[in-house]
Amino acid sequence: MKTRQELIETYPISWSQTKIKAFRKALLNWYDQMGRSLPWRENQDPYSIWVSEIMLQQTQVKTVIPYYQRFMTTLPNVAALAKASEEQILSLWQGLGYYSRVRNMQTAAQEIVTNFDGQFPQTKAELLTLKGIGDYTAAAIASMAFGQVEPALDGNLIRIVTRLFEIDHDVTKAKTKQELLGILYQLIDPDRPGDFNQAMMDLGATVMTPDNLNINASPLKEFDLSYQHGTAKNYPNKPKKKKSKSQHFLAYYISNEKGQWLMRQHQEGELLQGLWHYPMVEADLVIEAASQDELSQPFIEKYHVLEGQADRLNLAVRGHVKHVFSHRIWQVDILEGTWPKDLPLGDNLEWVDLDHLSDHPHSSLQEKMYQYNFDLGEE
DNA sequence: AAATCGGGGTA
DNA sequence: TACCCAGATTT
Repeated sequence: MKTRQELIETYPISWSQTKIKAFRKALLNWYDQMGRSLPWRENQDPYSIWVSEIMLQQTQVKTVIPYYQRFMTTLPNVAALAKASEEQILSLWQGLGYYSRVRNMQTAAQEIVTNFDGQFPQTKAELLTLKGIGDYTAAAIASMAFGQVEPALDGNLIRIVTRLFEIDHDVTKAKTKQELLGILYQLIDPDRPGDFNQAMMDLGATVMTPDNLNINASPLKEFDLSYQHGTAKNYPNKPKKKKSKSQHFLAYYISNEKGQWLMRQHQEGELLQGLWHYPMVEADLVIEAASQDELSQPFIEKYHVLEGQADRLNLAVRGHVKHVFSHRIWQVDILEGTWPKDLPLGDNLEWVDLDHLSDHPHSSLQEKMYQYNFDLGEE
């Protein structure tokens, strides 16, 4: 990673100091009038900013706000987060996705307590040592909470800068990000670095959007080559994503006479680690390993809970749910069955009822599978 | 450098 | 559908 000075020398821009100052003024004047009012902007507390930045990774502002409010009320400071239970932090994150974010955040909270005496580190370099804080988030916290002159290069800034200078390099490449960072070190306002970053993000989110809807309202029009040439839609240059693979799963909705249902906690190495779902298994294993009337055989092998008892579950297909991840698609058949009273449970399996649902955080996929049952039940 | 990791909102 | 969203970590 090159230093700030090396980046500036490697990627100099042709603008005069006068033009650069005019750019900063146009941007910050717009921000002072049109900037969004958001919960985490009520103060400059680094913890508040940190929590919001982690939640906002690959997640839209509108989605984050209610999660942020609840998280800050429940775990209002670093010490509280460091001490919280796994169930609690996952429950606070339930439905938000990318669950390693909150696990990493708790690890970082513990690092702050032990390595930094409970005080938030103030430089980008120190922030980068914390788990879950990468180049963007380190710069965001350093600038917004501590006034450090560090550009926070997120998707908004990538889009704006590539348009301003008509940079057509592939923005998924590390070298292109270095180039954009070098340019931004020259543009960023040293007197208001945090506001500069947030102004750029607000502008990207509301005016200079991917679909380019309100480009005429941009305060940066006169600085924007893509606007002057009508080429904004070409930026940023990003290769197309590969199609995600579809996988077929079976989920087992199994109840007992107490009105409880069976759930299994996903283990390390599995998707949705730590979260609770109906026990699930890939249907391929079923096809390979069992005949048509022994659908539960792979379930037996995988979880060792039903050995020799497959025919006692009275399994029947109840419904189907589709769930889309960023990198794969799950088609899930739900099989319903009942549990023999004398059969013990295997590892990672528990009986759960409504009173204990909050102790068993689950994904949106599981939420859909619940909903499917409720919908059917009302018919 | 490329793959992994959620989920929701749009066109 | 396909793309985007205040990305970071692992392979």
